Amino acid sequence: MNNKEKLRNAGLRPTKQRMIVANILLDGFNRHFTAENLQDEIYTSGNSMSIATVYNCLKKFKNCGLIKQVETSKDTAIFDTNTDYHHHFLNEETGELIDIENEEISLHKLPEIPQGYLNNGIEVIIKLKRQN
Amino acid sequence: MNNKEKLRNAGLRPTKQRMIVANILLDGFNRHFTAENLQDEIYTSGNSMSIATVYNCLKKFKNCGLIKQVETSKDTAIFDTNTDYHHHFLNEETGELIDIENEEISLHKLPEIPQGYLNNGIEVIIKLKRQN
DNA sequence: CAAGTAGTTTAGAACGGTTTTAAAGTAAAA
DNA sequence: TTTTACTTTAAAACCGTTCTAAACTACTTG
Repeated sequence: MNNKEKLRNAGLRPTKQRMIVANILLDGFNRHFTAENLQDEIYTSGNSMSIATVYNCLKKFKNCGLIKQVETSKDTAIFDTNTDYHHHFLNEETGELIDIENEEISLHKLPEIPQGYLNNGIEVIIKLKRQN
Repeated sequence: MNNKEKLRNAGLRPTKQRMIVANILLDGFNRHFTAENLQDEIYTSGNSMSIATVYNCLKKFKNCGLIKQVETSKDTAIFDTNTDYHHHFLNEETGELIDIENEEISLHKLPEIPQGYLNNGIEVIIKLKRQN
């Protein structure tokens, strides 16, 4: 399925700007990135886009599941093209994230979900500190 | 141990402002709160404090382990007076956090920590969605 | 206890990431 | 083709947080 179809399937109009973003993000390689990182890549690819559009686009992509946002308390939002269920190592000094595949971790016992709610995703973050 | 001693033990001068904060936060009841929440409580308690001092104080308290900061991608930093090892449910709609005690969850298999790094804490977040 | 000094508080300005605004532009529907 | 709904944009606004620099306070030393 090409990127235009992916956008349409997701219910998004394949505008010029969204296609530029899709061509960068949906290239089959997973990455963690900020809005600013993406805007830089857009420039590098010979295109340009206002930061408002970058944010709009990321919000839409996220809402329809084309990308994810990682739960970290960093001051900049970090997105992830890996939408499979997985977890992260977080280097707190640098902010760098490293994927932990689902098979590498297992939650043996889970708490009871509070009344009236559903489990809407579990995220495990293992914070890393440099040795010594 | 009284709050003055707690501050001294933590290596912090027990200033008037830090005592006001300690008296609110270290009352034996756990809570999740933002800087603004705390400033409101300070006013409610009949005191006042500049927002810069609230932030300075939270940073110091956090660095010496009197409180923790929760890993969430919300736009406002959320702090926790529960410094025991534990996890959280996160209601993504409201931002509300609910503690998950360590005994209620068990990580059975853990990934190998990358070369040169140490495990510096694991945080599990179970995102909640309202049923229906 | 007095004087010195190192650390703390403060108001207000600055900062940085993100969202809003409102007008111009574009994709899809009729 | 005209209309309609959606999208993009630059610029401003926003909002949580940090910085600045001056006033203040806790502690140390004599």
